[in-house]
Amino acid sequence: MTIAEVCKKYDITADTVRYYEKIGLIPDVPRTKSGIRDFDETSCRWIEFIKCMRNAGMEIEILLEYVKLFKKGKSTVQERKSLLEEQKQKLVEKQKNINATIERLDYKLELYNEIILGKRKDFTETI
Amino acid sequence: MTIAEVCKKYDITADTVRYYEKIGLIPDVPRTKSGIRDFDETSCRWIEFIKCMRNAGMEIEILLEYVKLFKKGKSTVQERKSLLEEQKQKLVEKQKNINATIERLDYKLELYNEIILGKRKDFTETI
DNA sequence: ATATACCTTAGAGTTAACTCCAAGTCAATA
DNA sequence: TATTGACTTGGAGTTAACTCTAAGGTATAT
Repeated sequence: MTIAEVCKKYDITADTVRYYEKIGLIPDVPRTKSGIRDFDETSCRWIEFIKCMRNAGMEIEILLEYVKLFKKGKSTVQERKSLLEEQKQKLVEKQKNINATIERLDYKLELYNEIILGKRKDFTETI
Repeated sequence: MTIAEVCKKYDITADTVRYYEKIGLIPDVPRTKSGIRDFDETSCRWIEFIKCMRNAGMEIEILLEYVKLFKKGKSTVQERKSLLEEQKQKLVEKQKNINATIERLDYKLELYNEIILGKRKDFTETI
């Protein structure tokens, strides 16, 4: 699979994929004799995984640590579990923030709506 | 209220508060005769609002737009509503990504757990 | 009065995560 | 065989959002 195909499949730019490989986020990407990347299933799985985690806001530094541990093999299972647990906890926090903010926006939007509909003509706006 | 008190109250650094004021995110912060900031309730409400939105990942550029509209008064209510609706939609997308990633991490953590507990001794790890 | 702790500014520096550029290689087609 | 288009690299540039620094003003306790 060429870089262009991977980029299309995972909706990511070639620059980003090359950057990820350069820093070590996508291990062992196969190459043709002439040096062109030829992504196999494992590379694709890495890209998909990285993309998912990055979409949720996980830091590259953390993902690098995970990849490093993964490459070391079974002896690092416990460490990887701890790492992922910690990251999950961070996502749960983020989830709470976002949920709260969405609720707050819903409340504000309802107020704005009432103002627009002409109810609350008296209403003094608050931030 | 001094900047130090505000920082403590909202768990934010003084540098960040000054930066927010400088770029126009916190309008009309009162000052003492000698030029020292003396935050009133309205300033505090702005800080709390900005902090909440930033925590959820809303961009400063967008918040600046909102503040600008707010200062223009009632004529901008419809525009502000649209802006907040759009931002809410972005947060809902983010929420979905995070929820999906948390679920994925839960699944991986369960697998890791089974490996650690000695079940799945045969198991070949996948990314 | 002086030391200390806190406040002020403009502007430079930092960090994460890309994103772009130039210069060159390679494969397929007219 | 020449052109076209996709690929390669190292390294520079960009962007958002702070974060820090230097140089100085202010308020209060001793």
